[in-house]
Amino acid sequence: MSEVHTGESLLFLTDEQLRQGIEAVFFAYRGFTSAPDQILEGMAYGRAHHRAIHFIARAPGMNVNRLLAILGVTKQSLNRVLRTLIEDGLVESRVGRADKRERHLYLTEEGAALEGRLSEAQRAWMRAAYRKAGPDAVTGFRQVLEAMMDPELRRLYAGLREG
Amino acid sequence: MSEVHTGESLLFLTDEQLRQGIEAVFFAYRGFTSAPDQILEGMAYGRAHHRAIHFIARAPGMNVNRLLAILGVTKQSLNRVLRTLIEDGLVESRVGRADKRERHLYLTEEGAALEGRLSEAQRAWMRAAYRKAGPDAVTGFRQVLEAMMDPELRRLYAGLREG
DNA sequence: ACATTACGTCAGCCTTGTTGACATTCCAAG
DNA sequence: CTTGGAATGTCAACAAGGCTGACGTAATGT
Repeated sequence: MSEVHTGESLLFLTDEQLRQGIEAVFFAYRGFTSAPDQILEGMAYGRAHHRAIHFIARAPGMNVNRLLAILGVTKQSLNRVLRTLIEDGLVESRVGRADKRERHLYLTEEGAALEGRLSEAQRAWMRAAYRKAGPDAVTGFRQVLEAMMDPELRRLYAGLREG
Repeated sequence: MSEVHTGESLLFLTDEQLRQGIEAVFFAYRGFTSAPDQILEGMAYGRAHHRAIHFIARAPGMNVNRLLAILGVTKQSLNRVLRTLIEDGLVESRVGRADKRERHLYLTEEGAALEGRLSEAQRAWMRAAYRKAGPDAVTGFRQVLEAMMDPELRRLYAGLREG
C-alpha cells in the first residue's frame, strides 16, 4: 500500500488492493448495522423501519415522495413499513395543507424515543470506530464516501439540509 | 469539520457530524452494490450469489463451513444459493481428500467468467471513487473500515490470506 | 461402539423488495 | 366549468433471501 500512502504520488492501485477495499466495505457494513439491529430484534421492526424513522427524524414534515427518493425503494415497499409505524403510534401522517394529496410525516413522542435509542447506539459505535482510526483517517474516510455516493443522490441529500 | 482535519487534535465529533458519517455509509453502500446488481439483473442470480462467487474465487477450494462463517448466513440460506450455482455449472463441489465429509468449492470456467465480469465492474467503480478522493483519503478510508469491522470477523478475514 | 462433525435437505416463517390495479386530489387545456 | 391527465398514496399478490427446526447420511474421533 505504499503507493497509496505517499501524498503526491499517482493513485496506483492493483486489483488486489481494490479487492481488499471492496471486501472491507462488505464486512464493515455488517458492523455498521449490527447495533440498531440488536435493539430492533424482538420488536416487530427491522432495518427498513429504522431507515424510515431516521430520515423522518432528520427532516420532520417530509412528504412520502421525498422520503421515497431518499430511501430508494418503491412507494409500496415504504408504505408497508410506514403503515405499521403509524398504526403503532410512532409516526404521525398529516394531510398536506397546500396539497391534500401529500402526507407529511412526523415522529410522535414515542417514535422520537425509539429514534433516540437507535441513533445513539449507532453513533456510539461510529464514534468508537473513528477513535480507533484517528482524526486524519476520518477525514479521508468521509472524502471517499462522498466520492462513492451517486451524484444525483448527493444532490438530494444536500437538499435535505435546507428542508 | 475543522477538528477532524487537524492531525494532532483530539477527536471532537458532534452528534451531527456522526450522523452525517452514518448517512454517508448508508448512501455509499447503495452505489457500492449497484454495478454488480446491474449485471446480475435479468440473470437468475442476486447479491447472495455474487457474494458466494466472490469468496470462492478469492479462496478456491474453501470448504462450506468456512464460507458460511465469512458470509455470516445459515447453511440453509447458503445452500439454496450454492445449489443453483452448482446445478448451473458455475461452481464445482469436490469431496475433500483428507476429510471426505468436507466439500471444497471451486469456480468452473463459466463461473470464473461471471466472477470476472462482476468484480471488474465493481473494481472500476471503486477505482473511480478512489481517484476522486485521492491517495491520502484512501488510506484513511481503509483505516476506518478496518476499525469498523467486527474483531472476530477481522481474524477470519486475515486467515483468508494464508489459506 | 458411539458421539460428534460436516454437509445436505425439507418445511415453514418473516422481512423487505418488486409489479399491477386502483382511489383521491390537483391542475391545466379546452 | 368541466374534464382528462398527472401526481400522490393505498391495497393485493408475489419473489428473493434471510431465519429456525428437524432430520438423514457419511466420515471422523474417542
